[in-house]
Amino acid sequence: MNAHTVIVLDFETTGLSPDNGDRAIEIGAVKLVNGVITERFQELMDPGRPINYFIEDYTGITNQMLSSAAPCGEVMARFADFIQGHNLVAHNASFDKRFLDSELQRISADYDGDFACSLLLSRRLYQDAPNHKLGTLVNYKNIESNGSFHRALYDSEMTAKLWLVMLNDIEQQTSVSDVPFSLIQRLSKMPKKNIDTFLAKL
DNA sequence: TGCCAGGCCCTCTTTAGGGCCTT
Repeated sequence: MNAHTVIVLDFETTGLSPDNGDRAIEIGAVKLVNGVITERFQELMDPGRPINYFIEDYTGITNQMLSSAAPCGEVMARFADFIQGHNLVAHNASFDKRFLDSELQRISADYDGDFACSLLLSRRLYQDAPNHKLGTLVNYKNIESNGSFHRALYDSEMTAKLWLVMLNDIEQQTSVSDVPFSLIQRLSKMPKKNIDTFLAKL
């Protein structure tokens, strides 16, 4: 596991729950190496059945676009190779992890990274933010954006930028110069009220 | 046909309920 590399990923899906039969329709991801995006991954995938109007409207991904896409299994096999050996980051990671686990299980593939969640971290670092939706946090931290949210690659890039801002803010508050992934995971589970005290001791 | 999540986190809590996030 390369400690200085993470994959920031985002799924677009047919709905909220793979346990209810929902499938992935797009995966987007960026590879962050020492704080720089070095690779991108973006593919639509055909879930094998039509998506509803809400999803077409929400994502801008249409049934016509998916009709020419490769099946989920083909895309996810390529994605499994892309993430091999790296830790993973997503905004509300529990959501993306459920779909990653579900889609990879269907093709008997696996991955070896751990997840960290930018939503859980932001709730601790930015307790005064209006809310902790990805788009709100991007505005709150003055991250440059053209507003094209709800597509997988764009959201993964914005999550990556937010991630780097959060790492930088942690470094500014502490004497830590290269924030370990394990520290992020620990911070993300800590009671919110303890965060400032904890960071002050680092 | 009709149903429709799950984890986190707060509080008027723990024998529970509801808002926040993700599509």
